[in-house]
Amino acid sequence: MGFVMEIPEHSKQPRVRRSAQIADQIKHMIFKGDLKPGDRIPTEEKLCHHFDVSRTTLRESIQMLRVSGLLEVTPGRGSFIATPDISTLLQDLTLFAKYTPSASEDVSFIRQTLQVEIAKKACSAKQSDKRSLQAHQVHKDATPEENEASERKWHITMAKIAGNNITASLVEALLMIIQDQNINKYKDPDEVIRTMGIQIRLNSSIIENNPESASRIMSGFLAIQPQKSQRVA
Amino acid sequence: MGFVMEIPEHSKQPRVRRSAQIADQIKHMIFKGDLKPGDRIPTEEKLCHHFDVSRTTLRESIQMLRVSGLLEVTPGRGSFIATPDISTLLQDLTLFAKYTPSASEDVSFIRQTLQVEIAKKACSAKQSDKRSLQAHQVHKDATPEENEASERKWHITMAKIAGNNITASLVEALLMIIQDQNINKYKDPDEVIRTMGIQIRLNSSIIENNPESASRIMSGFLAIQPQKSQRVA
DNA sequence: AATTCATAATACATTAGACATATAAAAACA
DNA sequence: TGTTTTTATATGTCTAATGTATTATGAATT
Repeated sequence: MGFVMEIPEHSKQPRVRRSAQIADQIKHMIFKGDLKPGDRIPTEEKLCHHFDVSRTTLRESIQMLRVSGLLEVTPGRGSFIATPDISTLLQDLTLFAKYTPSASEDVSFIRQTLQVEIAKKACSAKQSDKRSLQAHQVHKDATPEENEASERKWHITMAKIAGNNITASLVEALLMIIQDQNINKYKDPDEVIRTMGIQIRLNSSIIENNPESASRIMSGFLAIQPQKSQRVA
Repeated sequence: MGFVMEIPEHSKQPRVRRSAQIADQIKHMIFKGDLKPGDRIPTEEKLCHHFDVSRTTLRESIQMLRVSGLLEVTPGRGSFIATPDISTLLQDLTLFAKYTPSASEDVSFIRQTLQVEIAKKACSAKQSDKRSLQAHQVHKDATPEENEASERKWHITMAKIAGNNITASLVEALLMIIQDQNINKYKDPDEVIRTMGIQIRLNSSIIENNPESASRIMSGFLAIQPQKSQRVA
């Protein structure tokens, strides 16, 4: 019957929305490096004209990039490429895990596995970097919240001096997820004492470049953390 | 319409956009479980009315939820809560890492660390699950792309039978990032042979419930992977 | 009665143009 | 000179319409 028949495409696949196309295009430009952090992208009006869409559609693209943390938009100023921040990229995952009870076990597994290796790797850091670990000690007279924050920063610092930024961000995200559990832990004064000792011993192991000891201490420390640990070490 | 004077607004802090507020509100409902996967949310028009915003604004909210993989929208049908898919939540991170050269080392570290533990953990899986590993063998007469896909599925399957979904998704994302390198690896026929042997030995170790052996083999397998090849010509 | 096909109803996709508000720079004022 | 007002620029939101995809409906055909 038909003679026009423009697109064969019997494909049932949903037609791609223009706004998503444009967002993807810009996203790739950012990640590829064509657009660098701090760069200002053209105004919405110019972009509409460039992509030949209405402002409404273009704005939907902009919002999409914004939630991904790729764009920073200020009324009156314009839109700027943001430094891709890994914790932002992980924030939905964080939210997901926080609300998914079954995730807690998974998160602890990943956390423990990574941090044991990180403790090992941190032994190869520069001495000056290693000493920065000592700035995040827990204290007997700090609040549970403060101690939780100290321990968290301690772990993150360790990951950073181990020389792996992405790992550090991942660990940071993981620790955010289990933050609440750890605050509870510090309501027990004995736990504070115990952690203090662990920190001192582990810092020493790292400074003395003893990866064996460092990983063993970290493993023991994290193993007794929350839930059912089947590790008897 | 409103004579409603909700906020005193002396606040100098960047005024929160309504679209972002709404997106956050819905997002939390999803994660909290008020809205379950498959549920259909009201039509755009009804939501505009409910939140008292224009369709333009509301649609920006919808787009935001959409990129996070939380909503599936089809013209003519409506918007549905999607099953939060972790790989979707990780996709921006994947893109970031793909375009960040320095990330390659980090990714390999995370990957290796996790997978060695996963190999160990997979030994405790059910026998029937363990056998599913054998479905993803590399072959001599497969293309490099096919072999790369097989190996990837093998790793992911191992992570799944180890019983940790989030870990499996994380591994999946990591493998996507280094996919290209691995395809190159399989252009060398010797590598195919070598991987074949590794897979058989590792599968056996898991089936025989020998975590020591399993982790040793995995560790050795991943350690010599590509990254910066010190080619000896 | 069962199938097919045109039509209507529903709902998202996109357009257009307007007004509101935030920011920064230029001009006016003291 | 320093402060205030105005203006230009750019994002935020609104209204109202048209375009297009999906599903349900009901009449015509077999």
